[in-house]
Amino acid sequence: MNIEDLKPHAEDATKLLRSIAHPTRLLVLCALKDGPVSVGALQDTLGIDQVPLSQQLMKLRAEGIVEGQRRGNQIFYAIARPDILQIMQSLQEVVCGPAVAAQQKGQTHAA
Amino acid sequence: MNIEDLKPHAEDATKLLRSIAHPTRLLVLCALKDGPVSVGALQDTLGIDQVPLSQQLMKLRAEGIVEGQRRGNQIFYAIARPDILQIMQSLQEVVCGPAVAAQQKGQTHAA
DNA sequence: TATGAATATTCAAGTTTATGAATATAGAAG
DNA sequence: CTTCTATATTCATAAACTTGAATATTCATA
Repeated sequence: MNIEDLKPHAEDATKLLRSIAHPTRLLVLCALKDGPVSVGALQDTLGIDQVPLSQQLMKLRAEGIVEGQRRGNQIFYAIARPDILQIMQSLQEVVCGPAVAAQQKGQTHAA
Repeated sequence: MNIEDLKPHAEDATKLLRSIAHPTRLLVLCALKDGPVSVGALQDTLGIDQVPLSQQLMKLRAEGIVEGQRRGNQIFYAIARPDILQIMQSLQEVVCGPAVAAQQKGQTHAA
């Protein structure tokens, strides 16, 4: 992490952070981490109504974070930039605590 | 990274992301990563005018991300939540590319 | 081609966030 | 107590983001 390296990318980094900085969008990304999921399934899993969910999906798509693929009647969304999962992981460790994050990785060294 | 774990923290996570999602704020955090720095030094290092810099410092302080300590005439700012450096690191790897990030760690395995 | 299920889009508030200009405050030094 | 340096604050405007309501589109199937 170096200032001179970051300087030319500060705008991009800001844009990226803002593109995911929304409760619904974070949850969507989390839900997509293991592969494509249909809008309907996201609706059920996250408990979010169709319209607001679709609105956030549109933003994620507009930023190139996710992409949708039609399969018959449904549209399956998938993460288009796997590298952002790294940010999600760090974020979860910060907000959910190291315990939960470590548990996710299978390192349940009980304290 | 699990939906059920993240759900109750989605609002907090969003707030955290937004609190750092600004070019100046990102650069400030990067500049503080190795210890306290005075406002004047930040001004010089980042090439940002005093007023806008102070405005962003105020926001970071209001969110509890940094804290300032007076030493005589100057105020030295430091990171109050070291855990966010992890997010910064991930972010840098994403926006600056793995090459730069690895180089930072000393793993210059030329491709 | 009509119908139903799944998903997307538009629009209009309302709210937050960013930016620049002007200025205020706090402490050091004389 | 005045002056200088360092830093903070206020304010107004502009821009971006969020949300809900209403509705449109797309495809499958009959």
